Amino acid sequence: MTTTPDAAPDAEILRLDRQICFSLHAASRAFNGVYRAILKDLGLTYPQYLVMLVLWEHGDLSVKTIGARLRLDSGTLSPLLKRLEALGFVERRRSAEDERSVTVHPTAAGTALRERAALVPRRIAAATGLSLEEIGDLQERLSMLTAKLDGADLDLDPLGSCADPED
Amino acid sequence: MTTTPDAAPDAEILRLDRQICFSLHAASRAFNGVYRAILKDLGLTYPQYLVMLVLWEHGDLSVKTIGARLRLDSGTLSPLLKRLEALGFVERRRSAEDERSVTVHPTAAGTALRERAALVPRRIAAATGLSLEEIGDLQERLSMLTAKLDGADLDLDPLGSCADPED
DNA sequence: AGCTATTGAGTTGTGCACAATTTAATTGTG
DNA sequence: CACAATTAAATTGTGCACAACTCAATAGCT
Repeated sequence: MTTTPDAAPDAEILRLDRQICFSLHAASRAFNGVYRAILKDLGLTYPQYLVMLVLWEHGDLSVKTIGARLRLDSGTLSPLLKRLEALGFVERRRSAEDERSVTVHPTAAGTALRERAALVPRRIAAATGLSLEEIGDLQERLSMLTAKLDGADLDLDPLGSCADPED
Repeated sequence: MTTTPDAAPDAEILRLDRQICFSLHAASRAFNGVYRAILKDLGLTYPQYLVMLVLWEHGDLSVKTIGARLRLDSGTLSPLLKRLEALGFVERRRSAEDERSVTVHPTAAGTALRERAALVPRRIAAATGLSLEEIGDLQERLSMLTAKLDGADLDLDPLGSCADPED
């Protein structure tokens, strides 16, 4: 009841957007919640677990490299890594060659954690009720979507050129 | 190289988990980023937009009802609604019948915002490069997944019964 | 009526995300 | 060599998510 002659009415489109927004938001939080519950045993949060995963996979890494892999900036990583250090799972050391860089490496406790973490994926799979294939499929879709979103030039349409095309 | 004889080795499973974790996390953040950029024009954050969407759709709602619809608790909503009120988009008023309840209703400015918000979904669709159908499909998958995750009894397996089935 | 239990918002504290800024180290260039 | 530009972390400030708790109002029960 706003304008819009032939196309879907605004109210309809906004309703759809609400569904999409909400689904994404809710799914993200639901996953976070499941990981939180499962990771509580390990004493890790979800982002901390992500950091440990890349460290287990690649060994010592600089803050910059971790950030590049997880697409997290220092504003997020610096305090997170301090907490991981306080928990005794990693150590941070200024690099000798380049004093700007900080190298993060897992401690013995951090490495030991990997054994227990091996159980996490199975529990996640059980919680989702999805097969590994289905999970892989979802993951692929999400990756493609993320790539598009990250690459999207939002300046295409600064709310002006696209403004009221039907008005 | 940890244990695991016939099944996928732990390292492999953890690598897969890293991919899934990361994809979800990254997708969620990428979407958030796109919405953030688009909503900046309206002066809203992504969760604030979600709240306005349900208010536009249903009119005045109690904090409790908004929370039920968006699955957000008062710890998140109370400060968020205060900010929306400070922005002049909603008003909060203690209900007369039940003094515990607070009713939130859009102001004139909040209602006016709806017109401008009508452009948001199209811009999102453009950024994703997906058709409305594809978006709908993704949304449906995510909703089902969320339902499963929210309903999942994580106590099934408190990291003990499932522990080292192959060890 | 009187008392307990429950309910709806709000508050507090922790952690993450992100923008913007700061600091120190390094690189590049004249 | 000196100086400007760049780079890597860290810091600051805002907002969201969630757990745990408080507080006042209501509902339910005897």
